[in-house]
Amino acid sequence: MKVFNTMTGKKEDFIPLTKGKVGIYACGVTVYDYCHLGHARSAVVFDVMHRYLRYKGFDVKFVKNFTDIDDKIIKRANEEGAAWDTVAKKYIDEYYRDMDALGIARADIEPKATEHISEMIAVIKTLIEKGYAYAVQEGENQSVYFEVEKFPEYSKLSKKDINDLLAGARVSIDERKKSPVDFALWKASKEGEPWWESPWGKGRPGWHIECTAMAIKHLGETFDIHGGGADLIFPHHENEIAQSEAYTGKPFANYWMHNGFITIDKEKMSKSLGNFFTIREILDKYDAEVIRLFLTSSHYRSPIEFSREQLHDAEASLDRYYTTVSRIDDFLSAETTPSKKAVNAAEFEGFLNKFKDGFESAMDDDFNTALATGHIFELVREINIFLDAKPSGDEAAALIEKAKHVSNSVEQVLNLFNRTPAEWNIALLKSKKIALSEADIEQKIKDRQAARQNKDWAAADAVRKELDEKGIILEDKRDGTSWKVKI
RNA sequence: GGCGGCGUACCCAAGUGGCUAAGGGAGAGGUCUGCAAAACCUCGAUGCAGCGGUUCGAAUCCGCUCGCCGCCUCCA
Repeated sequence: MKVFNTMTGKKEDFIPLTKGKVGIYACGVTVYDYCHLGHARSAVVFDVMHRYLRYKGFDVKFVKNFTDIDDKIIKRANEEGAAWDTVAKKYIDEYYRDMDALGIARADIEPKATEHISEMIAVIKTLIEKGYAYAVQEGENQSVYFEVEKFPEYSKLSKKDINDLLAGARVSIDERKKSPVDFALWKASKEGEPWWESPWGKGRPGWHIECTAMAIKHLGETFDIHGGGADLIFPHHENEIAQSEAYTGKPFANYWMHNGFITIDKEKMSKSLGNFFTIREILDKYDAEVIRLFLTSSHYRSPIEFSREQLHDAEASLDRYYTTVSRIDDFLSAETTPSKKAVNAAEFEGFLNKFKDGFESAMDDDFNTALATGHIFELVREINIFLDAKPSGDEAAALIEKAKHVSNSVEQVLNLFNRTPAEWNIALLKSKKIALSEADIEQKIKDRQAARQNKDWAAADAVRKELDEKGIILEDKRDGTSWKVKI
């Protein structure tokens, strides 16, 4: 298995620290607002990684945190006139609502920063003792900063030149810090701000220290994979490395993995630019599975341009998949003539036998979900070709069962393609806001069937036209008429 | 300015040294059908931003040029 490591800038063989086990830490969200599509991407990417590693038989321990105390949460609390922890709790709940909809499995451990204050304080104390950090008086309390100069390997992840950082006008000058690049481990609390008791008086943790404390607590001083969005590379992950490695004297994570951005008009989707769509805004118009396929049909490191066309394409792809599943179901439930041999069985079986290898080698190559989904649609085509040849008999049925089985592995890893065609179409009814129930449609089909029996084609066509105008397509098959939502 | 990335058909998107450049969407023609729909078949980049170079061989490696983006400040 190969994974791209941001630290080396190369794809490397993935060798876990302990054979058969993988520890992953993914930076989660700061809970001060609804999640947008960018958060969804990161969540889906690491969800798929973690599912695939499990599928490969690794004993995976997946940790994903919540930053539940920070400046933005405090700011939002003041705006809403609520307590900071009420705000945090609210957006954690909203986070789960969105992520559950998107089929994101819970991580094994989902720690919150505020539940690890004592661990953070312990790390900070040691960093001061080791001479990597210093406390500065601020009113009655003290703040603690990490002294970047004391950690010579600083910027090894983001490959920045410290001098450039120092020279850059964007680094804010803060008189309290020895150097502008030093960053806060502990912030003295100001009037009206939440605080915890510490050796430096009342204060709260800086942003980066939580990940160090929580990753080390739950995964150990060195673990396998640390990930997050590419925008976390600097300064967040760089600072985590500095404080963690200064603290333990050991490498922090062996592989650093970062997902690319979602863009709109080629620009990064972000809160500050205001060009974002929240997950729930999109869920209002598109089914969650559509979003998931949209996100997995590009490689995780590439930028993805968001557009309605893209979502439509993903929707059409899914519909193609479920239409084929529907054909499979029809085939398996139909009467078969046991004597007849399957037509092109050998070729089809050969394809099925190779399928799993193809899928796995795609995923083994740095989680290439785009290629993996490509393989799925090749499978769809092969199934359709096989069914078009009108096979019958036990051998054919066994092959189709095998095809279903073979695609199960993929469904489980991508958490995609795992509904029934009926569930898919009912979901489409909802996302396309079609005001017809299943029963309404079935009734129309019955009416039309009666007309067809009488060869009253005009009446039959009128029913079809009526449904078509509402977005429902009818398909006449041998054993009856089925319906589907127009994409 | 520093560092990093990207540019593959009408759109999206795999492929990073060697069999016919995956897959999806859109399009054209055909088979099937009461008519449709779906599905399948055929067509569709002699070509991978441009120009040079390395190589028996390059979309893939190297150099230059053009265009676009990201990080350098909170950010998934």
